[in-house]
Amino acid sequence: MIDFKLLKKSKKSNARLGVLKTPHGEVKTPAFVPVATQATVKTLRSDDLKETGTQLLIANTYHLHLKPGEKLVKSHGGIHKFANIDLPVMTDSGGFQVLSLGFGRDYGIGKIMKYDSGEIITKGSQPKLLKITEDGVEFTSYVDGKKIFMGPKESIKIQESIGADIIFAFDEPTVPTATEEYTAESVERTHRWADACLKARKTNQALYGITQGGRYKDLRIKSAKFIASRPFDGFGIGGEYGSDKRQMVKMIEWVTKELPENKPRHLLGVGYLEDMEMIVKAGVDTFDCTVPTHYARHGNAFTSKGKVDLTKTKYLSGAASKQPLDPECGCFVCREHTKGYLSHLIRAHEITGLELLSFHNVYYFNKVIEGIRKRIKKGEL
RNA sequence: GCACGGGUGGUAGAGCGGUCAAUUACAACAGACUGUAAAUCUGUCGCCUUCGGGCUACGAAGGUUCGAAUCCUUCCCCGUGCA
Repeated sequence: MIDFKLLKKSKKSNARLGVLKTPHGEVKTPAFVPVATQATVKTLRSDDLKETGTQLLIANTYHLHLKPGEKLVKSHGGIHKFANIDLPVMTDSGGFQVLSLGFGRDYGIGKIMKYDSGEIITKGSQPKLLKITEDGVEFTSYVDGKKIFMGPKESIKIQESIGADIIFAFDEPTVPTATEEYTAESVERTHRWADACLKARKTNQALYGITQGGRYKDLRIKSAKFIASRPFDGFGIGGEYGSDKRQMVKMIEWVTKELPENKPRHLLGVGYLEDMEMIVKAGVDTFDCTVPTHYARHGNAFTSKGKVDLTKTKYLSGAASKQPLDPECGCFVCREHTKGYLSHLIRAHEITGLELLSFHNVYYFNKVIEGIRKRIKKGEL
């Protein structure tokens, strides 16, 4: 079980300061949540995580179900023991894979539309590799092509075996090209799945319900009201946000306004550095994002002077190359290594480079959110 | 000296009469990435271009042919073997 204490509500915005107590420790909110899909934050060791200031992780039900299978995780005593992680952990339900392996994969789109391809997902459409039905989703495994069925009951059962502190209801996040009709039908199904998840759960793990509704205001509010009316321990905000980021913040606010104040809200899969302040001001307590680790493995570092692409030759030599990646950063990478060395490692495809950049980026994201917490405390935000 | 084998774009290395400015890989350059099928993906990669095309190119010089990176001759290099 979890316990959420609201310490302060901003007078300037919807920002909140809180503490989320879990069986594996406390989380000061707002908090950034690094993504540990396969029971690891890619390239980082479990003892690195605390050093980066990480307070909470999110792993993935679908991927752990495929590899190594929840039975194995359970036989090791659950995800904390299996991965030797002494931090609170969430598991995403596998709902995101309905998007990422479904229409997202078919049309190369995510939750924010970059350009209008002209493709529209209409009522009754199905993705190529999976089939969405009333009871759940039939996935085609990318490992061996086998059919894998996952619905609310299956997802909850798997998440109970994995044993995270916080689990999520199984949902269908819609894509920005979905019509209002498609989205409306999908939202209703996600609501039925939410109830099925509540009914299926047997453990005292915290269960978060997920609100959907896409970019349609009526649907967002309807979904938030529905999910808020159910006895969830917290709430996830998921799905797509159209094509405009300023609009995204409004959409999040439509939802947070409907959610009970005394329970935590988690924004699923949103958290570019430049998004953080906005989403916190919209009333979000925790949010996860793959960007710091993902970009790190592609050679990009986030610093107080902006994003640095270490694959560029200009960082390899010259006076600046002898400087730390970010002189204002206190992480061990910035204390002990130069930008030139990091650039060399990245350009030489040395795995150590990916590890060092991942460490720095996660540390940096955690520092930024820590700064945001301080500003809420001081009443500045 | 003789006998083989070979010299192709930044590199390695395909191609062995037309569909070749030349497969592919690497390097280089540019871009993408938001609940991770992601140490990934996309594009550019001889020069010029009004993006139709034009020009110069496969060691060098000649030649055969309607047409040559591809065939022939000579020369220059490199490798291996034998003197």
